Parts: sequence; C-alpha cells; structure tokens
Amino acid sequence: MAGGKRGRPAHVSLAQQLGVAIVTGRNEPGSILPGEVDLAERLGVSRSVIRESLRMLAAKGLVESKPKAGTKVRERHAWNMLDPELLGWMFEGAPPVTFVNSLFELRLIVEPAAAELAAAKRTSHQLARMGHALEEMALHGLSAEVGQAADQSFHAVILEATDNELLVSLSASIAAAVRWTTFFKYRGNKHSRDPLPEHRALFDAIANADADAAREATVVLVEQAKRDTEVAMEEEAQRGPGPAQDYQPTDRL
Amino acid sequence: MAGGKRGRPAHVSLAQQLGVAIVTGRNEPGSILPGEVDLAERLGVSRSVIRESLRMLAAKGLVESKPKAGTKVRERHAWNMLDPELLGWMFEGAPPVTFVNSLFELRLIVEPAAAELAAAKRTSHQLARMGHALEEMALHGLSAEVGQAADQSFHAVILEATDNELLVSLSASIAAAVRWTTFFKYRGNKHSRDPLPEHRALFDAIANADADAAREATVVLVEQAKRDTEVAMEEEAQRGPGPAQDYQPTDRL
DNA sequence: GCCGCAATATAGTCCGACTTAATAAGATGA
DNA sequence: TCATCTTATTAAGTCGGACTATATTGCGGC
Repeated sequence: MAGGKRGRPAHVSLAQQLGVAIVTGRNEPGSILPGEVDLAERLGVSRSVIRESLRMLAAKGLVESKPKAGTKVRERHAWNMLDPELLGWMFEGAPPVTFVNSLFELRLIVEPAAAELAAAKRTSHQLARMGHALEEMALHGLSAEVGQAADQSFHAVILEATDNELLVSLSASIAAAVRWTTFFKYRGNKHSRDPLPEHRALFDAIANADADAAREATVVLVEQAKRDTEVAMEEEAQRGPGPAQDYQPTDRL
Repeated sequence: MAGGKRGRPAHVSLAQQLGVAIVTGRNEPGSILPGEVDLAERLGVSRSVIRESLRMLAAKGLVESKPKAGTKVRERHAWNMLDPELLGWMFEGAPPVTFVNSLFELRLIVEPAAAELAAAKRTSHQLARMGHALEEMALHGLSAEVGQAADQSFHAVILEATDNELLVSLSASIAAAVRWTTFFKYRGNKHSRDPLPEHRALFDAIANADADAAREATVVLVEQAKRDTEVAMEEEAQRGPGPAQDYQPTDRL
C-alpha cells in the first residue's frame, strides 16, 4: 500500500521513513510511537517488518522499546549522530542552522588535524593517487559528476593516509553529510570561487611532508566551503520553504 | 539453551554475541555467516530473534544480507566505528595496540579542541557544576566508584559547554571506549600519578575563559592517560593472555 | 495516604508457510 | 569449445497468528 522506495527490502525503507520522521522532529523525543500491530496494519506490512525496522532505529539510539511501555523516541543526546545514515536523514528535511554550524565546527577540528597526520605518514603511492585525483578535478571541474567524484576520492586518500581507522570512520560519516551540503551549494548555480588552488596547496604541503602548511590549507578549504554553504542556504531559504523532497508525509506516524 | 545474558531481550544479547565475534576477528570480513535457520537451531532461538539481531548489526554497518547470497561480514572500513556499542565490543577481547593508538590519537585531536570551545562558551551554571564534580573527585579519589563518576561528569559538562551536539555525540562514543581503558588502568593497582592537579588546571583555564590554557591542560591530561594505559596494557600482556571475559566462546559461529 | 497485589496492554518470542531474488547449474546454440 | 540463455536452487524477505513475559496502571487493603 504505502509507497516503499525502490527495490530495497521493506524493512530498510521503513526504517528510513520512521528515522526521517524522528530526526526531522515530526516525532518528538519522549513521545511514544504507535504500537507495532497498529503501525503494521496502518502501513500495510507485517509486524515482522515493523519490528526489524525498529531494531535498526534502536541500534542507532533513536528509539527504545519496553513491554507494555511501548516504543519511545529517545532524547537527542542519546542518538548516534555520527551514524552516516542518520546524518543523511537529517538532510531530508531542512536541517536547522545550528546543526550545520556544528557540522562545520567539527570539520574544522577534525579535517585539519587529519591533514597534518597525512602529511607525516602518507606513502608515495597514496601521494600518487592524490595527484591523479587532483588532475581529474582540474580536468573536469567541480560542477561535473566526475569532478566531484575525484574531489571525494582526493579527500578519501588523505584520510586513508592518516592510518587511523577511527578517523577514517568519523570522516566517512562527515562526508555523508557534506555531500548534502554540497548538493545545496551547487543547486543555486552562483557557485562560489573555484577551490582548486587551495586543493593544490594542500597537495603540495602533503607532498613536502609539511604538516603546518597542510593544516593551514585545510582550514582555508573548510572555511571557504562554510561560507559558500551559508550563502547557498540563505538563497534557498528565500526561494521557497522546503527543499526538494520526493515525498511529503506531512502527518506524523 | 545457550546462556544469554541477564534480563535483556534475546535479540540484544545475541546481537552483542555476534557483534563481538565479528569485531574481535573470529568472523573475518568477507566471510559468510551461517544461514538464519541454521543459526536459529544452533543457538536455540527462533529465526525472528536471529533476524532482529542481524538487522541491528546491519544498522551498525557490520553485516550485509542478500537473498541467496547469505549474510556477509562487511569490510572494516564500512563499520561505524564510532558507535558506542561497537566500541564496547572491541574491548571484549584484547583490542590490538594499533586500535588503542588510534583511539588516543583521536582523543588528542578532539578533546583539546572541545576544551577550547568550552572555555569560550561555558555558562556560569556549567562552570559551577564542573567545580562541584572537581570537589567530588578530590574528596573520594579516582580509584573509588563515586570518584570515577565525578570524573566522567566533569568531562561531560565540558562537552555540554561546547554547545555542539555532534561533538557531544562523538565524545560520548569515545567515553564508552575510555571507560574500558580506565578499567585496564585500575586493574593493576600500580596506578599512575594522580591526575587531579591537571584537572584543576583545566578547570581554572575554563573558568578564566583562557582557550589556549584549556587546550594545553587537556593535551597533558590525555597524554598522561595514554602513558598510563600503555604500561597497564604491557603488564596485562605479561600477566596472562586474555582479560576477564564472562564467557569463552572459543569457536566461531 | 501509602503500599502491595492483580489486571492489562504491549513488546518479546515462537512457529510454519510462502515469496522473492540472487546465484549456480544446466541446456542450447554459435 | 565457448558463450549465452534458461532453469533450478538456495537463502533472505515477508506474512500471519499464537503464545509468553514484563512493565505499567489501577484497584483494594492496610
């Protein structure tokens, strides 16, 4: 009945649907979700699907189930904010400015430090791959699909070079969110200065194993992205209320 | 049949059991887990429980299920390493040194920066709570239960003062792992210098809104914890192979 | 007015069947 | 012999219904 997405299993679509409803605030923390049987017949799926979805949300810290008490939405501070899927769900609605600010604040802490480590630890092979990605970016430009892929690849190799799997995981999560902010950024085609020179500076710093320069180049890069995103979001706010969503489930579940 | 833990729901115990088996390397990435029906009868639970557990692991990026292909353990880089539960599972076995190093490297990036922000943004009320926690620590000492609670509370308030929910979430995850390292630390009772003076320095810095001093005090604090943990783990390694686990599931699932 | 007991609602668990979708095996043709 | 299409197989995905266990709630006794 209710329109599940593409070919994905029902419990995945459902988890996303419920998850978005929660992180966008349609189901407030502390509130109790409808009972499993109720949800099941309302959404036209079996109870198994409902339960498996809820287990996924519980694994991310979004909800908490107890017999007789029902399934309760947990407080924000209990959510695993760095879960990539969760971050993605945040951007299904218009994320509050405070959240975007937090995101960039975190990026300004993590990414410069990561660049520093990469400058110290990178192998020559990693350096070569970074160089290749840089060429691709220069060739196709950052508005093109392939250019953006090269950009992401460039930063991914930097992370890999830090040789710190926790840092990699953290940045992977951040990257998931960043993809959305860049989506905003390039929607309004009045897009920002070309960040290629700064990428070159970063690459050179890492090539020279100059940690301080690598840090500084990254700071510049992130701050630039922050400014661009801010103006893009202002324009977005003026143009119309909500961004492009593929469904408008106005009522809560 | 198989001994699930305490009063928790079966799917939670099972998820932990399977999760630990994966993160400690007993089930290698790329390998296929036994089929759901197989697992169900082997562990003496219904298939529903198995499935709900697997959905939880999937939500954390540990596994991936496809019809006919089975449930496969994903590569490490796909895991949500910052999931608090996942971090906890890591320490059920003896975590590899490289992992502990990564953890402290991350702490040295995040926590000093957080202290900086806290020094700039803290409210007087938060400052008062930090002061109270500090008194508690001084009063009961860090080896006592209440003292450790006060310690955690002290750092929790600092995080709260940053007014950045992503940072809070990140540090909450780290704290989950840190609790285990401190467990190691205080097992061998030859415990380390008393970190109270450094806590005082940090408190004073935040009180004076001195960001640089706050950063520096935190760096000292984390590096001290790192050294203590290193010697504790060496002793642990000499004393005997495995740390205290409450079950020894030697064979993989 | 407080405490303990019973009723009740809801998540937790079990079972067994059917459906769907990847993979592997086999058949067909070039 | 090889490649390609077809079929069979297998395991996850979904369904429905029944029963159990456990917090909560409200009632009654103290």
